[in-house]
Amino acid sequence: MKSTEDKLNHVMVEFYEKLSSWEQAVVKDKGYSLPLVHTVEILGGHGPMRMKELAEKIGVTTGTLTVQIDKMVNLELVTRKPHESDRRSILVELTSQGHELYEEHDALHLQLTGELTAKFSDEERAQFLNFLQRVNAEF
Amino acid sequence: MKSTEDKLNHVMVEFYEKLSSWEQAVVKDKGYSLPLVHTVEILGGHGPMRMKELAEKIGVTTGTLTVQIDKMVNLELVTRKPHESDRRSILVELTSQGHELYEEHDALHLQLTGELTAKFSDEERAQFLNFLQRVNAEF
DNA sequence: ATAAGTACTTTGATGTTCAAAGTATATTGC
DNA sequence: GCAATATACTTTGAACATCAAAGTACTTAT
Repeated sequence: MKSTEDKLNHVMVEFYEKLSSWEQAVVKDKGYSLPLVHTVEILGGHGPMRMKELAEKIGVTTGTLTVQIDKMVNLELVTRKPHESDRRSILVELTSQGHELYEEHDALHLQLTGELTAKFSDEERAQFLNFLQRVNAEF
Repeated sequence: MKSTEDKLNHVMVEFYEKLSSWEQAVVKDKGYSLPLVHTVEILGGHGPMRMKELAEKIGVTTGTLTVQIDKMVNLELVTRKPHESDRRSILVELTSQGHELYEEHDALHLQLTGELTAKFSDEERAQFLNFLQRVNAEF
């Protein structure tokens, strides 16, 4: 007999994998690359960010990120602006177009969330939210 | 004021992103590529699978998967075996070495799960499990 | 001041991915 | 049962992503 922890582990992985597939399908559909949308998603959620920080969140080297951001600047999705107190650093910021893409993508996520928790009561939704908040806080 | 649905959406995305970073860090540490470990993870969780099915789960074309599986066959992590009823199809199956890698990786996940839910009561863990099962079922 | 450290970019090599065309098998409609 | 169509996988060549290492510019520590 498997423990609750074991089962919890596997449903978490399963959830991760399904979300991952979903994201991939949605992104391909829009004609953007996964790293590009991922970058938009992070910038939209966190606001302007330094290259270093952004690279860590995405999980690539800064070298890789530089070329990624170059492309996104050309597409007018982001701009680089100087960091006010550290002139080595650069802040990457969504343009209004970038923000639009973020909102559009976020709306799809919201729709998915609605579908996934359609059978939840309001109380259950609130509990689920609470659990996820606590889990995220531990990461 | 943001709705519960909105917040739920964002904590779900946050959870996904954190898990994604964690996975990336763990995998790089082991010297395997992300797609390789992802493949092992899926095969370990679901058992032997057809190329088509596996490609869909991972979110790549079958062409990409063929070369991925070629590599993994060379590393002796998986084998190809004929599908019993459809001779066009091929089943990809973990070798004992592949299964070992799966177990090893799964143990890391289990440890993470333990850490993330360390402050949960048994009842809360059970509820969380229930929620995730229901969410996964809707996907 | 000088040295060491940090943030970013550039570059060349390697690895990943795709789309399209190819082969083999299965299914459908006549 | 036979042709036509569909499906499962592989191969190939080109496009893209990624890294490590070296380079530039700035900052911090001694």
